[in-house]
Amino acid sequence: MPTSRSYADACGIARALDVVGERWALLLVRELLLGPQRFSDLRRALPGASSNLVTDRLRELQGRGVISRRRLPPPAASDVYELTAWGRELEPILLALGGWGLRVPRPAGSTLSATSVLLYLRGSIDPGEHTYRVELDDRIWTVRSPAEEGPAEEGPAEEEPAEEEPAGEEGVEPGMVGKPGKPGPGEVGRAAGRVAVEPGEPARADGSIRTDPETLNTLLDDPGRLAELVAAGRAEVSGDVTALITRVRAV
Amino acid sequence: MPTSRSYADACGIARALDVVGERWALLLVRELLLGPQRFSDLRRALPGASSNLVTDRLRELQGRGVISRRRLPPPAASDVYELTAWGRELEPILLALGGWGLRVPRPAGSTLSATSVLLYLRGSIDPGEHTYRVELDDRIWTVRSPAEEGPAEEGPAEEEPAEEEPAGEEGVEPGMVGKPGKPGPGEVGRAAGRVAVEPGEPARADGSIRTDPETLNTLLDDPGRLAELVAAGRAEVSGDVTALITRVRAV
DNA sequence: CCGCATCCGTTTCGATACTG
DNA sequence: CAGTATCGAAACGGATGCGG
Repeated sequence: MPTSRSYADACGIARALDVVGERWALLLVRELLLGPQRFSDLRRALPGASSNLVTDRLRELQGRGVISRRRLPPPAASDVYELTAWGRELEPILLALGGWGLRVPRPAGSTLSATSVLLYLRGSIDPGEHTYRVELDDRIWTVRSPAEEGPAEEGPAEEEPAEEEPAGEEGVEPGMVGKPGKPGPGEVGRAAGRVAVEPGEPARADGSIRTDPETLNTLLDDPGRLAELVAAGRAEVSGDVTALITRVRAV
Repeated sequence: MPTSRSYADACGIARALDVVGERWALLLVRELLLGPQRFSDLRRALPGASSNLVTDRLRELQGRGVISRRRLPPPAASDVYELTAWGRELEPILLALGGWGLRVPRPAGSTLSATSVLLYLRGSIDPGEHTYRVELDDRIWTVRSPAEEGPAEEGPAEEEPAEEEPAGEEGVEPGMVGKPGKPGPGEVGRAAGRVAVEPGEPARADGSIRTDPETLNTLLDDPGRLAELVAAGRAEVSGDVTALITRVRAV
């Protein structure tokens, strides 16, 4: 039986934590920020979480309206999980939390997830029009700028399949903290992310790179090391990827 | 022994959750957003958390540099817990999370904490200069606008007692998500909160109110019900509190 | 192989009682 | 008041199994 314990507190913060405060919940949301993912994708991205745990969390988050499950069209006979519109509203909050967490010493033996690096990439600006194929840990991603239209793979990314909203009580009811609502007090806006990062093969690419999250991270920090890292066999590139790794650190 | 399990993920989000992701941790932070609090204050504010739990969390958060413990000057022989500068940076994130959480149905039998209402109050603007004494659940608060200078009680609110920063690794190290750091991507700024809310007795007050969180919440939603609620014995007021409950919903 | 379900040892939580 | 001590109940984490 999935988790079901509440803080029994009408405060918005407590209510939010009732939904996404359980262990692994927010990291699952993080994974889904980049687009729909299959169960196995999530498991691979979160090696520390046991399978039943992932199952439980997905079910809970689904029941609470944070994510939804969708069966891919005929060609692929698989299910994917994706954020609902409400779930996507967690993005700026999670990114802010990520910024806060950088001051925590990096855990011993920690690995750097692909999602983490890609989310960072998405927060940047590329002065020019480019489309790249990025392969990280055997998964293919499309990186485009400016952000428009979708990638090739993975069925049409139609909007919200008539989502079951969690019965928002916009009325007079309490809840206080956060009361001012969405355009609220702790305005957590993002200067429009100019770069799109989505799962799947691009229809066309100006260049491509295959590497691991650590190496890509290093490259984003110091693009000058590209030749060195390629020579060391830590990355394979084709086409011109300089614009991919040399980009303005937007907001 | 306090909790000590890590996601072993270099992502900033995961690292943040390693520190404040345990149960009750963020609600403790919420309580401290309004200022230094004693152990018993925290326990009263979080009735659902057992004492050993509170002890453990406080110790952990202290060890991680989110909060600090301080002994009050001679008059009062008590300790208080307060957020460090780094801990205070969680405020906009928590407020945003609170806004997100309002769409979660209010838990059955939930109570509305004083802190939650006061934080909401703090996010508002009062057109004029006022100082109020607010008594909620037997605790006294000073509500002032515009926000300047401190209340009377509770020793001088000196700045950071040479805090032990968690060895931020501003260098080249990874961590990706949130990388852009403090003035980062998910900019979680607040339009300068014009109203100050702090624990303690005001030196001077234009008016005062004694009530419970639920009633204050109702009043903030509909100031017109003041007379009614006072008549019903749900609130006691002295002086003019109209400016307290009739305020511009800032940002 | 994907999406779980089941079993099981360990850790954490939550409630109560107790102490300096 | 400010915590400790103890203990049963959950939740977590890992391994394994299993139908499609």
